[in-house]
Amino acid sequence: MNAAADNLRTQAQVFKSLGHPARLRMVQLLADGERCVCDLTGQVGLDISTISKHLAVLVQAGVLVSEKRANKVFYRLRTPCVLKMFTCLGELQQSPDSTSLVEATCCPP
Amino acid sequence: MNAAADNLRTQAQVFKSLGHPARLRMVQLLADGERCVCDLTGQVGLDISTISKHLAVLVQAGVLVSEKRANKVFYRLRTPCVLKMFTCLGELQQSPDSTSLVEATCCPP
DNA sequence: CATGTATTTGGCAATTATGCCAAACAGCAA
DNA sequence: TTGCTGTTTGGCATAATTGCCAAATACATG
Repeated sequence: MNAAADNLRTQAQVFKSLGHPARLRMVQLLADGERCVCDLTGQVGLDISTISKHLAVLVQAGVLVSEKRANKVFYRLRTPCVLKMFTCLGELQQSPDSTSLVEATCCPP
Repeated sequence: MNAAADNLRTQAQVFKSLGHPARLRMVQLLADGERCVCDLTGQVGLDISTISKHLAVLVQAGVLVSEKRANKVFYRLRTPCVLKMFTCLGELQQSPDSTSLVEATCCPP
């Protein structure tokens, strides 16, 4: 019965994880391939500890996965599907107001 | 130069607006067509004033638009593109972990 | 073992979000 | 006008988020 509410919360968690400029930025940077925390820190401009916590949020949401190699931790997209969401987002922002519910041709393959 | 940061913030705002269970629920309800605030209140189970504020967040983010008719205010999706994001979300959550960056066949047309 | 590099964790202050109530506001009808 | 329905706004208490610092941890190397 709570399954529906749980599912809703899980879905919202993904959006929420992307709903912060720094986290969104990091995901976009990771679109090009994995990066270690120190690399991301240089490009995002926040304290390393803050970056680490943001990355943990994205892992928790299922957007990223991490892998430790030597003394570095590398983060990467868990699945490239998330990039499609960015495409959708761009289309949504570009899209004119619509009065009908006809599915527009947004987010093509 | 702040254009990039502004864009990032605007994009994050959309995700953030969807990153709350109640707001996500309302958007999903509105996928079937416009609803007035009182209808949504009954289905979400929060105080009307709270619903109203959540709806304002979604309008601010560009996800919804509102229209007043008689003494009721109807909300609807600004563009159906947002529904594609839900498809993407489902695919993302179903998608297995991937090690390569090859675009998987998620979010088909 | 001691040192250096890389990352995470704990904790704190400041900010923001959430949800309720009460009050204000808008529009319709008697 | 008055009353009624529907919505928004203001305000408040509580909770969550954000970002920094300092300390702890993990790992490789000298």
